Amino acid sequence: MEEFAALSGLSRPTVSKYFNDPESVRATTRRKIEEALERFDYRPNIFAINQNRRLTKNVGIVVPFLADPFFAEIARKIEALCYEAGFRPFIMNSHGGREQESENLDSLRALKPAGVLLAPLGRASDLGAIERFCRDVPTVLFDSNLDGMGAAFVGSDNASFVDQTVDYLCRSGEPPCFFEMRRPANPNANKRRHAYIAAMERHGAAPHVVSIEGDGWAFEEIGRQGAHAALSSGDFTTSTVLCSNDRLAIGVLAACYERGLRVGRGPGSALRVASHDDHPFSRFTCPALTTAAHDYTSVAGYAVETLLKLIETGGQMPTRRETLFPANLVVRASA
Amino acid sequence: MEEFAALSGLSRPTVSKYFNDPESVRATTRRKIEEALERFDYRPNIFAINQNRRLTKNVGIVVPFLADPFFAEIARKIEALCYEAGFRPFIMNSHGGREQESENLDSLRALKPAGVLLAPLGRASDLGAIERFCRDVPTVLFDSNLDGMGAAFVGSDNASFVDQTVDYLCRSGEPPCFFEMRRPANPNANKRRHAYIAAMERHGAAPHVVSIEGDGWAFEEIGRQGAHAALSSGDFTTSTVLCSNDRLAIGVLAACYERGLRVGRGPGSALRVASHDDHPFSRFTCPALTTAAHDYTSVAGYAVETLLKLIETGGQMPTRRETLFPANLVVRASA
DNA sequence: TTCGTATTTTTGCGCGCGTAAAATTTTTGT
DNA sequence: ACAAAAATTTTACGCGCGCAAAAATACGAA
Repeated sequence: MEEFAALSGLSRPTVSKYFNDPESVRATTRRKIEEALERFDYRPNIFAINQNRRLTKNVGIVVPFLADPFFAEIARKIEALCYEAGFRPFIMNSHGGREQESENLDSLRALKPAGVLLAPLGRASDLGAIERFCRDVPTVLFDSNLDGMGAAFVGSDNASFVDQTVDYLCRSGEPPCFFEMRRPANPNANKRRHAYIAAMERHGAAPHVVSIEGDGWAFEEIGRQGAHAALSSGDFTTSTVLCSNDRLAIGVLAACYERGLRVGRGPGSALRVASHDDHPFSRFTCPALTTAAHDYTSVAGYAVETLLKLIETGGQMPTRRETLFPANLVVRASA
Repeated sequence: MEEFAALSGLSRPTVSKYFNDPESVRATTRRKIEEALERFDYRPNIFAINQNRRLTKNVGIVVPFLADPFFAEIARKIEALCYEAGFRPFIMNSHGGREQESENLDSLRALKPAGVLLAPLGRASDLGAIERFCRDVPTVLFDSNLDGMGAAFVGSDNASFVDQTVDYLCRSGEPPCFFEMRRPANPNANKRRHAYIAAMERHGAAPHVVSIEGDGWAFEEIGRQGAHAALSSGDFTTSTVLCSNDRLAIGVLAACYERGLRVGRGPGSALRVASHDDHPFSRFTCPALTTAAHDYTSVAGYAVETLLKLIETGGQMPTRRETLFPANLVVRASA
């Protein structure tokens, strides 16, 4: 940078100032730099920058399971927004594991990020580790909330998801039973169950929850086996099944197909199946899945917006705000 | 580090040496450091390390489209292997775009990585940019090959995929026609088409390729629309369709379902559909997809192994080697 | 024109570490 | 037990830059 500054006829700190904010130097100075820049194509050393900056331009994005297209999709959107805002996003994948999540937080700490967007594992998270992290680093939680952690939470309104699917299913046929994992990894699942029970009572219908066994993140397989078990033992007390999430529903559809059960709302169909999330593949299941869609764009947008505001105010938020976006019902052929 | 060295009764460079390789200091010295380490939990500053090291421990992993579960899966495996080898993997996503891919390479260059594992976009890649990059940074290509670029290529043997599916389909029923995009993004697609034609000729059957329109990475939707078009116009001249890849096949299955066509090999089925890749979701399609599976583990393992060897030898390879792993046929219900 | 203020540029310093060469200690051979 | 060789530790220096304070310059009003 010393050389380059000399070549552009300025001192090094002036050039440094330019790279931190091109608007912060006089127009004539900027022109000098930009001319020299074209001729010598110099680029500042990232490591030296980050070592010396009080706050880096790094932003961490932590998702629980990147192989899940839902997280791949939202991570992609968030990444793009951070990039546009002039930050350097680092996507980290917890692989569904507690140790990996804690390790990710450690690695992030070393990157001295200006802020972090964290979608925690949920039940499997090391709450103590996350709380300590949030105390040190400005953090916005998204997707799943942990009580009081982080400076803010941005996510989807689980009640809105379930209300819309239950309303639709009740209006168009038999009230649904609810299909879920007995020990859901994600806190959203519990909220959805509660919302289901409340919604059914509002409709004057008797709620019925089918809880299946299974741990880990292989939801499709868990759903498939759970559906086989439920169908064999007659646990589905109605002809309408509302799944906690789309990945379970994909498993249910596979099980129904394997048993020759026709799914859909037409005549000749044995079962209606609906779900929540609008997983990127739910358009292509057979039949296509009726589901409640996340407002991906709003969640990603507001999460990033909140983090940027948090960074500007020096990592302090007057009060922890939880922002929830409602779902959009997507009616397809399955229910 | 100065302080910490004093606390452990040593000089700073000795401690530095320890962190670069704990084996490189005397046992007594190491014990001193490790005792102090427990009491004060000091950690070296990554930025300062990387700034001064001749070669960093960073490794870049570039994939064309991370929202595709196939790439999510293989990136995950590669990431884990790099991590175990003591490197710091950085996953970068080209989002299916030429500019993003070039930008990723630029960002990587700035990280001064010891090596890079690159799965290029293929047809959309900026070949000049990639070649320049490979000259500067030790690079191993994987998944899709670019002529002569990088120090080595590790991928799957497309001929093996197609040979096995074609053999199986011919043996068990009518020889297949081949369903693909007219302008595939990925060079593997072309190899698969050629392998299909050769395999059909070996079987004494007439090859028939159905090429559909569509650009981008929304393969399921492209496959769905293409299948509708082909079914309407009678382009499928046989009752057996071999898709170039699973994501197209998922679209074909959706189209068949929408038209009430039963897919499978049993009586009463109108169409057999098979494919290649063993996409993580192909187990859960309706019917489950018969496909040829990548040897994910071998490809990921050998790619990392090759890169580590390349790094050890200072980025030079006597000769560019291309290593291909054969497929495993996975027979499910669709064909 | 001149002075005062606001903006811009420069001076001087230090960040936290890697590394080559020098100094020291330990090991080996006799 | 002593010198030479090998292994280890220390000295000394620099990496490439951000940042605070000082100096210089630009701009507007009297």
